[in-house]
Amino acid sequence: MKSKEDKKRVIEILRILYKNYPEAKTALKCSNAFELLIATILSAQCTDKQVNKVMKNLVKKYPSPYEYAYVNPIDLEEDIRTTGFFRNKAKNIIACCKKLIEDFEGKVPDNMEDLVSLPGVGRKTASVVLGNYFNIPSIAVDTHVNRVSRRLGLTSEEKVEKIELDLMKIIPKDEWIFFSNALILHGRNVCKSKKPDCLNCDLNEHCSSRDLFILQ
DNA sequence: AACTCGGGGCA
DNA sequence: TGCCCAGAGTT
Repeated sequence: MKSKEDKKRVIEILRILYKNYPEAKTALKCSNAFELLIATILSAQCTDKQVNKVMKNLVKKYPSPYEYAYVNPIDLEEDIRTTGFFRNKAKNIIACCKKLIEDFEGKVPDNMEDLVSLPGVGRKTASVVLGNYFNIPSIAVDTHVNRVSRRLGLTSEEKVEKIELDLMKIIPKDEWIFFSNALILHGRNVCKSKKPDCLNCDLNEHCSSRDLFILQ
């Protein structure tokens, strides 16, 4: 994946993604890093729609880590119930905020190592915060980015950290955030895990897995 | 590596 | 009504 042909293929893929998913250009809108961190923790296994719905109440009720740290877990569970996994998420958010207060002066850290040390925060969540708020280029590899990148032939790795490295080598740095966001949309709408819609996929000419799904 | 959490979306 | 899913923690 370093010949001129491959580079041209990546550029073409990016061009198509820009055309089809212009909304992926704009970073997530959150008024501060803390708000984005909470929203991203909540986003596990649910849609933006579900997250946005509960965030309206959360930003008013819990403007900082200090409000979460001493809330009755039952109350928080109720506030985030509709995002699913609400008991785990409530427990993690409370523990996360206590650690933010104790170890980070109540501020969201701006590096991967410290971010993933927070309860409920893995590499995917950390990458989103770094990329979308701190403007530190990063590629958030969720299940969609993972699956679609491998189908396209942009990586053959399986571990998230190795996939990140492969993608960072071949995707121009300025496009990392957009690339993650666009592949998530493409993975949900077209390149679905069970029945990918290859016939209607605008990337199929540049995809190494296309025949796999069309010939059956 | 497999298992668990869970309400919402969709056929 | 049943199946699947925009992660992370635990064993």
